[in-house]
Amino acid sequence: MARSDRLLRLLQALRRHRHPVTADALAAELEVSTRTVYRDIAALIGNNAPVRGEAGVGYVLGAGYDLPPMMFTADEVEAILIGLNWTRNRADPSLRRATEDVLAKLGAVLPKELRPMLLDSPVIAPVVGVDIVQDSIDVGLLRGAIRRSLKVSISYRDGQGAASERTIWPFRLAYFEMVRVVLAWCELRQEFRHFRTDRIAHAECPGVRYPEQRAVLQRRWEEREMPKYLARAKARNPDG
Amino acid sequence: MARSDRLLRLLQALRRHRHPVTADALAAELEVSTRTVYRDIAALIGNNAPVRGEAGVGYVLGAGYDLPPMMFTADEVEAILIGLNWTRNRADPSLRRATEDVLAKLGAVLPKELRPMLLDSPVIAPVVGVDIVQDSIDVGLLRGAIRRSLKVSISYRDGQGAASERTIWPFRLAYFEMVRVVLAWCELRQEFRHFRTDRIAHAECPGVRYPEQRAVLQRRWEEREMPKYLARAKARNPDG
DNA sequence: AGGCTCCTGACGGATTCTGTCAGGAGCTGT
DNA sequence: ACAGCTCCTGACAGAATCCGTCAGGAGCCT
Repeated sequence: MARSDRLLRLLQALRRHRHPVTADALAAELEVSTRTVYRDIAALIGNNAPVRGEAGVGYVLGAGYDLPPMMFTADEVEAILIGLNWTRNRADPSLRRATEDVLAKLGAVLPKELRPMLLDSPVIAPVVGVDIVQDSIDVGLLRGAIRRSLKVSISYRDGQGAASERTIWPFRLAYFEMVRVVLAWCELRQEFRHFRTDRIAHAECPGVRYPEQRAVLQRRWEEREMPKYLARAKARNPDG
Repeated sequence: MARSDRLLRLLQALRRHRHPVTADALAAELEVSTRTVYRDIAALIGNNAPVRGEAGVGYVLGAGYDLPPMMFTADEVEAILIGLNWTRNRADPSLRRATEDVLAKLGAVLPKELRPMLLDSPVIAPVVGVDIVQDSIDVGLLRGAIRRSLKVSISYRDGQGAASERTIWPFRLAYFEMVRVVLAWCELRQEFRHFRTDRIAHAECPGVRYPEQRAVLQRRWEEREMPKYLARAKARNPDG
């Protein structure tokens, strides 16, 4: 019995038992020592399996490891398809793969009668005539930093061509038709700033968390900065 | 990279590609030799995965593997969020509700650690400065007709202001930054035509199915009409 | 026919795995 | 407080597995 098979069987065993199972019982079922069971459980947890072990009790598998079957209406599938299609054309490599993985997972989870929609999609979001600006950095790094509330050091070249080095606290990434923009608190200016990702020549994430909650920065930005953007947009385009 | 992890990644890679994938491509993606890919494929098959390999072609994953896909990754949730956000701002009422329902269903399924992303989303698709053209008809009716391959009668007013009544066979709805466009076969002209939804003054769907498969119309359109659009876009915008 | 591709076998070095032993710490019921 | 159960970790050494390389066979497509 290869280890990879055993891990699957272990997962099945945990799924089967709603009530806590002891490592001993699992060891007996899988015909290995308890030590190996602990190692295997550790491997599952390393794979983000939500298995909780409590001393004196045993193991229970929580929800949220695999994707349960999902029921969507046709409208909902269309909404997802349009969005993923649009996103895919503006995505960094890992986000692009993510769009494809979502489709694949949906295909595996949707009821059969909805599955054909994924193949000959009734809706699309085409890019004809749009010059989507390409990035030179890996935007995936920025997304990761935002998710984890990490500082990022960037080399930026603004609209006038002036270069600068800054450390920013990124809290949101805005996807526009042609460009992506990082919203961040700028340590250099001590102000909110935004940075077009295509003008970032270099980005580095040393893994330092910034001392503020992402949601707080987002809310503060919406209160203080957003109105300015809206006003400026209104001035450019009065009937918008 | 442990083997058990790799097997899951291999499975997901097979799910992602609906066209045949070669062992070489899989080896590149998983960063192992092709020999190992063959071994891993054999392992999957040993686990009853319906993966078919044909010489000269590649591998395809058949339907009906009982191992459910893994939960969405953070990247995948971001891809969905960006897309839904963009779609919501351009959606007819029922599609708009659909975007919200998808979010709710997603929230019900996501594990705790990913759920905050739905609230303080790290990504957005804003509409500042974009004048999204509103429709006077219910685009939901068009979407429904496309899904069911039904004829639609429309009153159209073209770019020059000339009005006309037509019956069309709609097969696809294209979402652009500002407008939506129905792609259809036009009974009046006996040609492929496209219609901006905001220029459709009235639309009616008597419930008559058109005598052609949607996928066939789509494919034919892609072969015959799509190149024209691309060429026209290229002429307008040479560096696109 | 030629080019891809799947597929299998063998081999050896590197890596991983596994059981045993020992011990720490938390939970539960008495 | 205590005993009993359980999760959990570390070390170690022999066993097993894994993996890349090489070689070759067979099927599919143009």
